[in-house]
Amino acid sequence: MDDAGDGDGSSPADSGNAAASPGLLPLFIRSSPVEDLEEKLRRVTEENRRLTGALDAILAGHHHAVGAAPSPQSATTKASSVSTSCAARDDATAAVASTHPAAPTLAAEARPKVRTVRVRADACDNDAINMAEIVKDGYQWRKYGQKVTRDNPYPRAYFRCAFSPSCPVKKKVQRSAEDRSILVATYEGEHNHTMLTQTTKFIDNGCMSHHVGSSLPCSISINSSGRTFTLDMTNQGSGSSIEAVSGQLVMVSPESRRLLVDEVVQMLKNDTEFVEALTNAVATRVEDKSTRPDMLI
DNA sequence: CGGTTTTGACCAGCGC
DNA sequence: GCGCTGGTCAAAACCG
Repeated sequence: MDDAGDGDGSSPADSGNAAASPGLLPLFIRSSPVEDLEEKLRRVTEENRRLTGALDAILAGHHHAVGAAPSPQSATTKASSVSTSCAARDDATAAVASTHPAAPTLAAEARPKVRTVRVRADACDNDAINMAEIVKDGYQWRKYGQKVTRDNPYPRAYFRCAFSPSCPVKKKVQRSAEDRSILVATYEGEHNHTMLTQTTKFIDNGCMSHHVGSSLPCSISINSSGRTFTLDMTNQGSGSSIEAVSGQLVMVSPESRRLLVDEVVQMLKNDTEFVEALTNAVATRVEDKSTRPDMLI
């Protein structure tokens, strides 16, 4: 609660851009001791500068990272294509903060079974189960531990894949120390089973992924030929957020949101497999309704 | 009542 | 060898 204020007045759109924009700092100066604030500002500024450099390096090799996606769930989370390269460290925060200060080339190629995903989430949502739900990836997870780590005041939650006892995949979820509205999820290992779960239907045709899950009813992510779009139209907060990763992070005036929506719609229209899947789904619904007139579409 | 989550305890790895 | 830290275990609590 020491950083009260980040999250109350700021929009969801601008709260998560600290990693991309040096000028956007999640600090709101109030009547605290000036030295503390200056020190905090200095730290965050330095952190932002590092992250900006790291982001440039990552984006320079972005296509390599996309081509070498280590596990099937590459799309649910926002900005996943930005952060999947952070593979060298088991500490999620360290993975973000130390995004290859010495190695601009992607360490993910060396350890492809570990990847990190950053997800923007409601900063007020603190409990670990919701954290796991927010970092929705098509699998079900069972929490087996929680720990407060040294360099992050927020607890880290440990999850195992609950789909199969033999599945070796583990997942760690922790809020970013720099921006509490960012959840950092670290995946280790690869699933040895299919992705379908009870709560999520996941269509993955290799370049596009669409989630129609109960907990994330209007979430769609598209990763097509190196571009990533995320529509997150869950009803958290006051409005929808749309994020695009296309060589750089772009955010997010209402006009640009509209443009992005148009672009995403166009992409969906042009994707024959999506159209086919949608058509089949509608046909199935219509068929069901014809046999069960009481059923809502 | 069975499955899941919580949380303190324990263990292993690493740096000094 | 010792202390610190991250990761895991397992008993208790919780929940549907």
